[in-house]
Amino acid sequence: MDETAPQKGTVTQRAIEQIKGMIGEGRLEPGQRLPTERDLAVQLGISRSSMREAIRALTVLGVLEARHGSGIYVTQLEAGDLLETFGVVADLSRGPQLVELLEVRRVLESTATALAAARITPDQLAEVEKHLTAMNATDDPEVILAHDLAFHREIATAAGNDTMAAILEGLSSRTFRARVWRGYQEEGAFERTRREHAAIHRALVAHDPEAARAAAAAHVGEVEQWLRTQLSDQA
Amino acid sequence: MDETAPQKGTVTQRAIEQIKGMIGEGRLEPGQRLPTERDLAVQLGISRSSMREAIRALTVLGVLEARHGSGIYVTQLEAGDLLETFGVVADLSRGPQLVELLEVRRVLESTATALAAARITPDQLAEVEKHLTAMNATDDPEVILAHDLAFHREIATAAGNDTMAAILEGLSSRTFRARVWRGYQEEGAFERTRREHAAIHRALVAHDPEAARAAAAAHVGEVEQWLRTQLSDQA
DNA sequence: CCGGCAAGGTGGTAGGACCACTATGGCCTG
DNA sequence: CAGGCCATAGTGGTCCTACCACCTTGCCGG
Repeated sequence: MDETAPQKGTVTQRAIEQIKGMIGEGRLEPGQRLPTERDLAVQLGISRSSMREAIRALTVLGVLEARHGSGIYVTQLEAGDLLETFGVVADLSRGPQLVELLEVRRVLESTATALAAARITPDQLAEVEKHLTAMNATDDPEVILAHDLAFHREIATAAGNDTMAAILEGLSSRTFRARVWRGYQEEGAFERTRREHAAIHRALVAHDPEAARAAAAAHVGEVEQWLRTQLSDQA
Repeated sequence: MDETAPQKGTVTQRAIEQIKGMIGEGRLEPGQRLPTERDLAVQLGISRSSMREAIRALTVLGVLEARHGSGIYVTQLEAGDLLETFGVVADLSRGPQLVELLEVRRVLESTATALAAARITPDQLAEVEKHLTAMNATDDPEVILAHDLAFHREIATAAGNDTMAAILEGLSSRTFRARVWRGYQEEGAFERTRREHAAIHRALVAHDPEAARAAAAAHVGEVEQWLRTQLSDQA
């Protein structure tokens, strides 16, 4: 009796689980090259088509990386690799879910900013300042948005928790912010945003975690409240 | 000149983006049925194989759902659908990344517990108590783990932010907790865990958000610190 | 009127053929 | 002898066709 195939779900799903299992058990190390699609298909007793679907699935999840002409490799399995898909959530969420996402972001961003205030190095602080001044030196919404993103990304990095930074990155994905910011900034929120960023910066310079936490929470909270009113007005 | 195909990346990747775009633009509503694989392939000018890979990718991301013999449907795009993949991160993370994940969980869990303390209803509180007593009534680690999960899940639900609850669900996935808890509980941490759960419960009954926040943070922090020492000992 | 059965439609699997890209090694040139 | 070029084999990417498993629908007979 060959019981290698418990017959649960589709063969592709099984293949996904098996490869995931191999990585989980340490039989496949980060960065390691996998057998070819053809060999893998034979090993698991499925067709190449199904195996390709499994590989594609693990690729979009950030677990595997396929290099055309070279082979299939396990990613480094770092936070950035695995949490890239988090952006999809932000991009496809709508209505009340956007508020919930901003609430999560408020919690994490304020924590990250507080941590950054305690740990940030002079070099990192200089980088933050660079984006702050660049942001204040233009009126082009696109440029402002780019530096705004970089500003918060730098702070998240300084917090020292790559996983948290990766999640925040996803919660601030370009399309997500573009959708929300668009309306927000149309109401002349530029000045307020500048003040809030300045407050965050001051707290970082002073290495004052509590002030940083409060400033960041207020910053995200502003947008959150605005979005809340927008949604209730529509209803 | 037909410029529908900007020729960037693989055709499958393009198909993924296009379908995602259709949903983002509202051309595909949650729950709606898509054309058949064969028709979709024709529409986007690619082969059925490539289209299937794209569909499979969006399926594992929780965006689409394929029902054998019936058709392909857009999910409700709720937090639970889209954040299911978050568990993969927890399952494949190792070493320092586990600590970072626990740090994120500590932040979110403490916030969720605080929110729950303010909002929890008598019914929900009764449910929490059910799992608490069930947890204390046995010594079977498996049963304890199951009720432990349910205990925190109920609290996260009571917090009223489904997105946050879904993320916490992923951060507490069975395999993740099994891996960490295994060693943790072996050191006779049962009693301590019970006391911490009792403290969280007391704060919920008292509707005291600050106490709830502190209790939850301490609860997760305990495990976090234990894991930290484990990792430094190995080094 | 209702239950069951048959046919068509749909996703799931398989296998083959060919294309596009990469890497490697030997060969030719300077 | 050293260096760069190029043929070649190997790999993922794409396409096609055929068939299977499952669901849905609607017709047919009781």
